[in-house]
Amino acid sequence: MAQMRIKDIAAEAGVSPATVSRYLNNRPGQMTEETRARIAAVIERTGYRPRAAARNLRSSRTNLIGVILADIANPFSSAMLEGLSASAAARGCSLMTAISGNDPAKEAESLTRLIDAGVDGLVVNTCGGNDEAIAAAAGRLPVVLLDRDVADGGVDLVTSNNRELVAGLVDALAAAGSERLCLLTEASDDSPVRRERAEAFADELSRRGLAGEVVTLADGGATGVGRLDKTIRNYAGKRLGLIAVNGLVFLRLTEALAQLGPSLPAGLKIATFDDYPWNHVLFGGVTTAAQDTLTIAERVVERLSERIDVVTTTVGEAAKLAPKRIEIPGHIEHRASTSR
Amino acid sequence: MAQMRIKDIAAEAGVSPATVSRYLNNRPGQMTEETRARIAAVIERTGYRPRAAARNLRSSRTNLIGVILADIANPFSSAMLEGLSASAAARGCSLMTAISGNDPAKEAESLTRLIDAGVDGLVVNTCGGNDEAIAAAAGRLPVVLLDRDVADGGVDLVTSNNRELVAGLVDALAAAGSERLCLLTEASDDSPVRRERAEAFADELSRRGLAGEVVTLADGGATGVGRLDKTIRNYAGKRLGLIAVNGLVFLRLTEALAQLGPSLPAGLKIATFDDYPWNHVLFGGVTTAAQDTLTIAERVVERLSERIDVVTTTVGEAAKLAPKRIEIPGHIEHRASTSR
DNA sequence: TCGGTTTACGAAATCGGTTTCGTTTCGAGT
DNA sequence: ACTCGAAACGAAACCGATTTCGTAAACCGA
Repeated sequence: MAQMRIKDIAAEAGVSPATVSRYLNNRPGQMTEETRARIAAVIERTGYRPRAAARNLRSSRTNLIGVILADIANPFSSAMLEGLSASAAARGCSLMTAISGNDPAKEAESLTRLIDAGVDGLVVNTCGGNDEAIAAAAGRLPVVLLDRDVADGGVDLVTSNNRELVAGLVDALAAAGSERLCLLTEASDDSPVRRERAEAFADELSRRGLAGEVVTLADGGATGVGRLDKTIRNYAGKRLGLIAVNGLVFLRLTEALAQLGPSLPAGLKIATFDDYPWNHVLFGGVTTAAQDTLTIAERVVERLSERIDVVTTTVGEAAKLAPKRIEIPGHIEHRASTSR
Repeated sequence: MAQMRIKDIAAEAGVSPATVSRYLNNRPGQMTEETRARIAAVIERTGYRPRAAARNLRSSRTNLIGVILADIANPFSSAMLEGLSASAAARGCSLMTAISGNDPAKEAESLTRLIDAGVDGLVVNTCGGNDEAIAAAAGRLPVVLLDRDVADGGVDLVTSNNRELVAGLVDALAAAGSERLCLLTEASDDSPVRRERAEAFADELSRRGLAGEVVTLADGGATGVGRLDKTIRNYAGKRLGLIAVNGLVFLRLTEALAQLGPSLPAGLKIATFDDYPWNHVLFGGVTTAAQDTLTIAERVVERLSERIDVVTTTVGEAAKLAPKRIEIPGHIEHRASTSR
């Protein structure tokens, strides 16, 4: 028999399709242990697999989670994808992924495409520029934001405790003897995450009475390096500590420093966000604020599942979950770049 | 109106559901320009979106492509995912992704989960150990292998021209004055790709009459580094050239060399596969065999589409496409690590 | 003007599950 | 023994599109 249908199984087991359906979804209406065994045997023997499309149609549930990522080249995104994949699989869900490449238009397109595909819920690592569309989507189906928030709030968000991580890096640099601190950012990056880290950085400085500033590198490689050189020269004579606001900025910092020599100039200490694999290697190891990607992913899926369950369980507009902000603590990897 | 169905649109436009369906799929049975416009207007006004589940059920086509990746931490995989995502979107398809993490059991599970979900076709970057299952899957639906082949062949494969890339790296090292060449590999990696590169390496050596060998690093970090040190000492006095068989091995090589100092020992030249972003930075730039991931992704989706079209078009077992091996040429990025 | 072929479209079957609702059976309580 | 409620299960409606098949109108050459 080429492709079996549920009614074939039912006939073979001498029961009705309804009963087989109940078996497949182990529903409250329990069945005799005997019929259960009979159905199980037939399914086992025939290798029957229910057609997902038919199931989806009637139950309007797909067990699919849509994921929109801004930048897959970022190891944070890859790690997240791996974590999401595992957490979703553990709940019997599959992932539909889309990648915006930091293009708002693509992000918007992905949003509608995934929704049209019928995903049960959506995980969005937004690149910005679609705040209204995302908020609207969150009104129609479960949505959990990843790492980056939208303007008007009102949508669940899972993120790292950026303020504490900033404090941790400042700690590390201060302990290494840095007298002046700079946070290096990119002009093109105006994300809430960057802003949060920059604010936290400023707060930390004033709290400790340290001198320093936020330095924004221009986008083009060369210009950025120039700006950086100037900054380093500005602080000549002082023990300077540098924090790269993310892994990309850190790479550019590395490129710039490479011109000065392969090891760090005397007295210069550096630290960075994002635990890329090469952080172990460059400069003999770079002190890093690492996010707990696995836990973040787990909590994202968990929260999304909660919303999905609410949607499919409750009838009307009742029992709407209040939006929630979940912060997952990361930790600081102390390495050679901030040793005394 | 909360959720519109096709019959609502039909009623509103004064036509039958069949006609609206024809409009949605712009089918051969053309319609009057006037009815077309009327339907378009109603859809535009109501913001109607057809339910995918219903469509899937009847047409048994989901416009979904399943992707199984072995190791998303590998930038090759991320780049591939981005490319696949773009190519699929261009054809109106979405991606369902699964990540095996190099675990054959997870890979097998992903295989059945994606097939059960009803994907139209499958892209598999296998971690090995499931050759029969994959071949069986390829008998039931379109499958295209990515980068790594299965044992018994018979399945489409898209890969890079590894032999020529190996030759290119050997060229670069030879031109930089290396007298002895080593290809560094990992013990745990027994993939066809590694084997192909190792064979090509041996062939190149004998073709040019160069001395050298394939060095297999043990898995544990420390041991591997020890093995590497020994190799380097073995060749002391000779101008040594090292090729890392992939980006991971290169990182470990970097770690080992970091103990000797931040720049390359005199006379030592290195090159690697996989164009990671830090290849621009480490050692002032590492000569790299870069794969054309975008083209690979494009061709994978293209080939998969061909198979999907054949499946949905032809009736019986007729018109089966013969399995095909597609090689996409990469290129060598010449950088400082192989300068004279 | 007339047979024949296309073109435009509608009625109804269909995809394969789930879900509702109703019926029968079984067991416990009195 | 009889009632009653719960448990086990079946019949049939249903989800919302696509697709087949049929028909009326339009077109067309002779």
